[in-house]
Amino acid sequence: MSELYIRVAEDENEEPMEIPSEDDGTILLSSVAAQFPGACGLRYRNPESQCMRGVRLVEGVLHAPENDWGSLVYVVNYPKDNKRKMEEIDAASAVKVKRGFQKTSDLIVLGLPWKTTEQDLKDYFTTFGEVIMVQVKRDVKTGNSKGFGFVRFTEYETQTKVIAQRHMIDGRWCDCKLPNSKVFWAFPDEPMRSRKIFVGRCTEDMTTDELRQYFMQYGEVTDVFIPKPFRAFAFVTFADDQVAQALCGEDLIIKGISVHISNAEPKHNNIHQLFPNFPGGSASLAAMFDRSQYQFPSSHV
DNA sequence: GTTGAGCGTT
Repeated sequence: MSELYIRVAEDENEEPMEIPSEDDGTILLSSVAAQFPGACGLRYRNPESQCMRGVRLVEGVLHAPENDWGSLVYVVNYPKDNKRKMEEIDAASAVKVKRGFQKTSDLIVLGLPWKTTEQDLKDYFTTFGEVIMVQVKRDVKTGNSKGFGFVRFTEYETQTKVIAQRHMIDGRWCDCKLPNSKVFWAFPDEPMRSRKIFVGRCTEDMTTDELRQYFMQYGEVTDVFIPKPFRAFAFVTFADDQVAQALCGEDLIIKGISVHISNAEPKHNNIHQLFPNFPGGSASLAAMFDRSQYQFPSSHV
């Protein structure tokens, strides 16, 4: 089948971007979210009624109205919670943005093939934006890659985009995340509630992509983890803790199966394991945690 | 079969 693209924009008057469809003519919500992080659906203006209409969304798959996408421009939907949250954050972050708060940080790149070099990393990540630094971590004695590395971009926008998607590097899927050493500091004045949910009663045929596509309808998904070998559960992390908390206790139907959602319990909560190199030593870190309202950042939990 | 990999010699 010939490749079909539909035109999608953040606003009716904005420059649209072309998003690829699947072989069956549907569009994956994840394809939309790859360009518009946080997207939870699409809408369009019905030419007859001039009203906005929602595009049918079933488990992360968007279906063409009347089985034909036509030449309309589709507009991205974002979760209501995100919008409200964005407005709240806007006021607070306007100051930070002016101060250059949205500075980039090193991102850890996990799952690299052993053969991948720093030049390979640079070549790959430059396709997203200007790269300031790449590293492949190696065993000091043997020089063998440890299978992970770091990258840093000039633009914060590039960083956001890179974190939001998976990366095929030299034939392996890799993830880019804020490194553990940075997560704690990334949200200095937000109390840390859990952004991560436990998904019980999963079946073996549920893939990380399918879970991501399914949960995207509730809010921006930043991580999906399925333990291997199969253990009938998974973890899904949202960008927004309110989205995660709202789902806890629910039974949801995924691929016809009822799964149960609950809070993710802490993996380890040994702060010395998490921050072994805390400036001033781990005793001062422990004291700080005792006094603090913070819980562990969800990517540690 | 309901609680998870891996995190940086500076």
